[in-house]
Amino acid sequence: ICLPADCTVGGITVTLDNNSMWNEFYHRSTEMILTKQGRRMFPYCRYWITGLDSNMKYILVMDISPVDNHRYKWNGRWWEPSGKAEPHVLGRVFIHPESPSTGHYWMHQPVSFYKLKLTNNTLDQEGHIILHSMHRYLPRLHLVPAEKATEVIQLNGPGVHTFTFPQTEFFAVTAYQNIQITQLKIDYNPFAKGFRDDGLNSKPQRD
Amino acid sequence: RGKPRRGMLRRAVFSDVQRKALEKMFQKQKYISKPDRKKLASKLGLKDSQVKIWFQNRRMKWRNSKERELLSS
DNA sequence: TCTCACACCTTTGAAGTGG
DNA sequence: CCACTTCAAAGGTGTGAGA
Repeated sequence: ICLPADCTVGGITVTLDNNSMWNEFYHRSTEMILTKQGRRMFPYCRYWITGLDSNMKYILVMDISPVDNHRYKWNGRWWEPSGKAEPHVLGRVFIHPESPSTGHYWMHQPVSFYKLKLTNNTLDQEGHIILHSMHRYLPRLHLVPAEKATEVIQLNGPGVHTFTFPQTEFFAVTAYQNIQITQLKIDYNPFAKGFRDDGLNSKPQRD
Repeated sequence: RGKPRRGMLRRAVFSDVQRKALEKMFQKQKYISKPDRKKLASKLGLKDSQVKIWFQNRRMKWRNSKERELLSS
């Protein structure tokens, strides 16, 4: 019971590299922490790309878009709608630090967005992606041909391809709601190893 | 974000400006000549032995990441 | 609900040693 | 020069208190 790891648009195929982990979180409703100074996502998005023009240069951009127009609350068992959503803060994106690079470069290795950070600080100066707590979001990947990129990158411009994966959907929170999610994070995130009380953990996996 | 912090530490931490200049030079040439090394060192306020070691370590990092690329193809 | 200081980890990378 | 090691600094975890 896994959602497909592939997404094809206009001859370009993007594969969610760590699909199984995303699915494991997704089945329990993924939560991502927001902090004032910015928090990384875990799991983070790692893609494998094929079908690019090897010689052309691309800019890889990620943003996070609202799934719907609701605010949510955790009732102890599941997430349920609870009122209307705050207006989404537009214009915050994460440009992959290796951009721009050739199609050959992007296709030669998986592309990781582990440095992307989320914040709930609407006055953030660090350029992190601004989200609202207790709202539902979906990460998006945009492939922008570098030659067509202007000073302000147009994500809906010509030649731009956008990819999404339903299993990467998450609820933004300020503190974890579902204990199962907390446990998954502790089990898989190497930075949280200090909280693994089971000395012989059966999931020594990597991000 | 980077400061030229200095103290009595066993391990120096180079500033962002220093690292960027070293990185820029590395992109141009994986091996640095002795006169170039001395020039770059004084420009960045580093001992030229530090620049030498940096290039040495940087080449190692470059090789190890380059070898991973070969596995995929 | 949210924020902040911890304690506890990892990753990073300059410097050390030997070949 | 390379290979490998050494070992603190830098920085990412969830916690649990107190707003």
